[in-house]
Amino acid sequence: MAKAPVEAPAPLAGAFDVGGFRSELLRWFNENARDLPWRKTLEPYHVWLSEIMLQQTQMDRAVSYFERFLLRYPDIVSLAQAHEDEVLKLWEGLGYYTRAKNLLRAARVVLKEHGGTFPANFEAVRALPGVGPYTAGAVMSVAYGAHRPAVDANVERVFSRVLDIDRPVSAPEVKRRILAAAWELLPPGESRAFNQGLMELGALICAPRSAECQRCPVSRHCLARARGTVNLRPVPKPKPEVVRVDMACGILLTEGQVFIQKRRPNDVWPGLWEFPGGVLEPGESPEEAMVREFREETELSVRPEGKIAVVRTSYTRYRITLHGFFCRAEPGQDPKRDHRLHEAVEARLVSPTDLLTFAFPSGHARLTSRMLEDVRLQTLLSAVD
DNA sequence: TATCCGTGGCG
DNA sequence: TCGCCAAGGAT
Repeated sequence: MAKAPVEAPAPLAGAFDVGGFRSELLRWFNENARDLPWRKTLEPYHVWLSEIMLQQTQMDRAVSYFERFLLRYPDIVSLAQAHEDEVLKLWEGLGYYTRAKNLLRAARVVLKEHGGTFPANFEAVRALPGVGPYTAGAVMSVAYGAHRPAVDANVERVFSRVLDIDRPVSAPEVKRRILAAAWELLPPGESRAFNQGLMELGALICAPRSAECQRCPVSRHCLARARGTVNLRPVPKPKPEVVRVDMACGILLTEGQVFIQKRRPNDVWPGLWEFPGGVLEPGESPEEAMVREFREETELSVRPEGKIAVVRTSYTRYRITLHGFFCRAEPGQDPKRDHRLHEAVEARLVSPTDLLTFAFPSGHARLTSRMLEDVRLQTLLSAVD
């Protein structure tokens, strides 16, 4: 006997007022949509760029990057012709740099395979590097009005409350249920406003810590609101333990120039530039670690010439204290010719002011500005090795 | 499927 | 100072 087909659980209860939810959300969004730069047009390139920049990034931070980016690359063809270093420089400080690399790759795909016109069907958009299910749905619905849901963390939070889901939204089954609810609620012909409305609601009203239910246009549909569990939703996912790390790096000065190296493509901070350095070993001083790391990464022997600054930075679960030093090559070496790279794909000697044209991870960028302000810099630069 | 990728703001 | 993030995708 054949197995009985597994019935997909109806995401919404039978009594759920789908029509009311749709019209109340659409009305609210129509009256409360923020005036954002990427909402000025429905140009697919603008919508796509904004969605990539907004991945894991707060809206306020993305706005200035978006405007600068469009000034430099007004259309996809100009972006496709760009150099990766320049794209990364425009992305500097925004984080998740693979996004920028994939953006450039995708622009080149659009140029070669779609004649420079952004594709207008879901599968082609989804196939672009850096475009996942959320971004494909968002671009298709916002740029073209396609009947596709766009479920991001905002929408997951909204539904975790509307449906009063008592498990972390990271669970695949919960994600499936929320996606199904998003499909069921999606109003034919109005996906553009509806998807943006859900996200806007999550950003402005149904916020992570401070849900303002008294201002919420759909609170009468919200199960968590009825049960008094709003502040318990979404159920948080257990977080990995924070790891504290001390690092040290050396800014090597030679003949008025500074040594930098470019990080490998598949590592942390892919394609960004940095000063050689690394993690302190147990019992090691920052100076000792800097000298050791410099030798391991470049085969150059250096000696410290004074501390520049200590900057704090972090990524994912790491909290980093970065010690920055001036340093100088030991006699008998020419940094330009004698380096052998082990942790980088390229090295350069550049003048201190030219450092500002290279993209650095945040910690190294702040160290750079501290160095440029340092009164000892000119003396050290002009000194003979 | 769990983990990895950044960052600056906020209470 | 510190914990907790905030509009995902790739592997």
